[in-house]
Amino acid sequence: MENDNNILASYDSTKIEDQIYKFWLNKGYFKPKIDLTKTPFVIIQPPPNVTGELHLGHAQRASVEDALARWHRMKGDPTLWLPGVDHAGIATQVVVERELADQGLSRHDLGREKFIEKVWEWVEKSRNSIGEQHQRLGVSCDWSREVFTLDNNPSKAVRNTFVNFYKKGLIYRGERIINWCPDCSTALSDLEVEYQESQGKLYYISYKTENGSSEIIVATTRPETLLGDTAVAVNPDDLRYKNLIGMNVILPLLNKPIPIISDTAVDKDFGTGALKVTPGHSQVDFEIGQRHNLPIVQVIQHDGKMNSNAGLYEGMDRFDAREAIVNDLQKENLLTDIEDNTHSIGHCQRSRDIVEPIVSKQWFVNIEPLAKPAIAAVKKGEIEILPERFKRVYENWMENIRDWCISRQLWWGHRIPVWYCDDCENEIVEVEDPTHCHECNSTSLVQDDDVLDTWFSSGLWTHSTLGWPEETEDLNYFYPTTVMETGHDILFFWVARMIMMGIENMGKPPFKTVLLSGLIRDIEGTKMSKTRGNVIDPREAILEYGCDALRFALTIGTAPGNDGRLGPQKLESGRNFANKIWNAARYVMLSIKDEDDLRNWENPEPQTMEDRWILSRLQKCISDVNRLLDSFLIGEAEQVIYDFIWNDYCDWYIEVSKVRYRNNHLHSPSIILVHVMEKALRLLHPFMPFITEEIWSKINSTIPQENKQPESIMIAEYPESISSLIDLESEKSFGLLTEIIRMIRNIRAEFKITPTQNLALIIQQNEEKIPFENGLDIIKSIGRIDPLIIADNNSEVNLSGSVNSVIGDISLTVPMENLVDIQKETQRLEKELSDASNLQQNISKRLEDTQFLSKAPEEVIDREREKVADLDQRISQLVELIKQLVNKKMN
RNA sequence: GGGCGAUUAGCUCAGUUGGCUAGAGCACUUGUUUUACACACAAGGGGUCGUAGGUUCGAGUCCUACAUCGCCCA
Repeated sequence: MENDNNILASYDSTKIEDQIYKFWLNKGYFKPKIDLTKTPFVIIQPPPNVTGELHLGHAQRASVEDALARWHRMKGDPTLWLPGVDHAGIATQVVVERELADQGLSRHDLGREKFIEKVWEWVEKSRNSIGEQHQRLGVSCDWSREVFTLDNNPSKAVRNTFVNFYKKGLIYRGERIINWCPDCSTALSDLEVEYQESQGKLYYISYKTENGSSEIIVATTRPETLLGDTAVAVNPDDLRYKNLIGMNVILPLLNKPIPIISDTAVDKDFGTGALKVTPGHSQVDFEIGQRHNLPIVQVIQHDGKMNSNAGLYEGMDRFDAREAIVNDLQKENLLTDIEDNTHSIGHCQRSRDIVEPIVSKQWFVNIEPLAKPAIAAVKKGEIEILPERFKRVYENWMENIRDWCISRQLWWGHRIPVWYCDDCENEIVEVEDPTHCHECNSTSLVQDDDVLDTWFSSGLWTHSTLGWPEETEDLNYFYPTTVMETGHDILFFWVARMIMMGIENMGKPPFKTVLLSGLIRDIEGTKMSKTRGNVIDPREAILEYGCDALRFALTIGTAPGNDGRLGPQKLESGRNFANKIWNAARYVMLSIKDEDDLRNWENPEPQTMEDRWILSRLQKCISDVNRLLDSFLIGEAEQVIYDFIWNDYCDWYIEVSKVRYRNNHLHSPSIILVHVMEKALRLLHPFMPFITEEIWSKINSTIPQENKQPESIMIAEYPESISSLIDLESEKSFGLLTEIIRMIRNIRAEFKITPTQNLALIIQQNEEKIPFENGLDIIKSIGRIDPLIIADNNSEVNLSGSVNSVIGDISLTVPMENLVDIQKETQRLEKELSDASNLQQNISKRLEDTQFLSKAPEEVIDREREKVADLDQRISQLVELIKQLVNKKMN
């Protein structure tokens, strides 16, 4: 941003992030340009709840989505990342109701209209908050296209879909058994019920036969529902009860006769094998009831209390009623046993209240016709789900899918567009509010009270955000979208429904790839939750470590779909990396000399082995990163960049460049330093957008701009690997060089030689030429070697008290002035020799194996041959060294 | 009960169609103010890749069984 030459010694993220974000926003870089000749890259953001506060899940998803968006944008694809906000039906309603409660009011005191007004007031205040929090993460969303689920257009999309579905018979109203949350006092879909194992009791209750001759004992976990029993069922194969089928038993407490029926759904091995059937309050029983035309008796009402069908128990809470009924059964000697029993109980996802199955009139989506093409789209590979194992999870669920209850007894949300005529009971379903009944012309119409499940509107999100049902330019260009990135916990809730509704409305699946991310857990691996107090607030993490560090920590080394852990160490390591780059850049900028010719920095000619080496490594890094990103392996791509910058560039190239500056080398390393740094910054930009922008602009202000660089790194081109720069020979030579230096350092550490003390080094080699020209200077300087002697392989070198080593076909001797025991040194080398020959023999054996030779691929065989050749050279050098040492000893 | 997954260095995890003499970060040990960086540098220790079989020229990678843990669905 600023072209000051004051480069601080360490990176301070807080100083720059805000202003860089504003700069990007003002420049309009986040807005795609529609170009019909190009295929766009499109991500629709999973809309966070309007009630939401930024948490690590948001931050992680945003990091991944932003990385993909920035990468594609830099590759030149018209890139749309479209943000949104969800009205979050019940969550928002609860927030506002709580505020009202503080004033001693309920929503019913206000009435529907006034209450909705209140909610809107609250929403207007909060609507931008979650988006603004996302901006702190540096996300490159097109905010001009941000959509709220209750905005005009998405609302229109909801109405159109409802009406279309209704007319096609894909939506119907019916009396079914549904999940009811007494606390929220609304119906829920199957998905909104969470099952939890809990310790309960199994009650054994005697039902006497009508003729008094016999009894049948049923086992139940819910004795209070007995009042609604309309049959007792046994398995038809159960010999114990065979002759009782068809008889009546007397329902305890109520003393009314109910039949004994047989149904294969009854598990012979559970309890006594006899099941009390309560079609009004159990999903399984309801289905049995349907098959046998049993009456439905509801005994628990919407507030969780017993109703008038419960006789004496009317008005009691369902759990109090259980106690009372157990007592009364005991009194009548009808309770034969009570056992401990663990079973799973459904809880409301939101309120945690125990869900009550209740028969109720609700709106449903007839899901099977929608599911079929949605299954096919994934099976045929039109939609790819990553990680792949979720494909099976998806198919499994979709193939056993049940109708979706979409009506909610709430006020906040998309109201169901159905009107009932007061006079003729006609049902009118229309996009526009009707003014009169089409059957009887009455104007006395009442709209359905209920609103739709929030996920109904979310299911349309991939196209309603782009303008559907209008045929907009955006819709034509950006649909189908490219990637849907979201948590695997909402695969069914959201992803599956988007696929079904997208195909139905648009005729095409809504996206090509579903990328599912895991959960961010704390460092112990437990789920983060406010009540546990183990939450890391991303906003605090940004302040402390920097946004780039947070993004990096959240994504590096993670595989798609796997849960990740985040703790302070990981954040520190992200911050340290940022600081490392900062300082590398600082080194580069402070090293550039006036006389350096940087004119061709974008395409520099490598002058030395290490130049060719770093350029070659850079190409490898670039091609790996692009390949990994193509497969959505973001965490690994980051690892590759991290390793390149830290290990290759900083630890080696920069260190070697210091030698060249110090020696006033004929060729200044500046141009290569600049070139590689600039490419590395662009590679890293999608993951660490702020620091890369900051350094990039600083560097650009100090180097020649012949081809006029773009104003921002985020619109610069993403690097493409140049294969002609891959140079395996220099990689091998440089590898030798680093090994030699490591060996010298190793000796220093082992013998505790102060770094300032020079060591002598004698190099011997079979071939005449050392495979690098100025490598010797580098060894001398970095290894602090003086003198460095190149000796003929056959020449006699004084090995007394020296340390010896063989690297490739070079043998190295460091005279140690009798610090080293010849005997021990000989033994050490013999150990190395035996290791080498063992390995050599293993590989040779493999190379003699005709099976291996005929079946293994050519390149594997070549690699093995090369290994043997290298080992042979090493072995012969080791043998030679040992021979000389042994001679020495004998002398 | 059905399904999916995990088990690799002290900890957290990579390891893409089988070719590895198994990697990284953090932690650990030792040394270093060598002027880009101590948020650093250098050197080092540490793994029979959960167990047992099998397929294969070759298995951390594929198959089977078992053990432990986790998630989803009913």
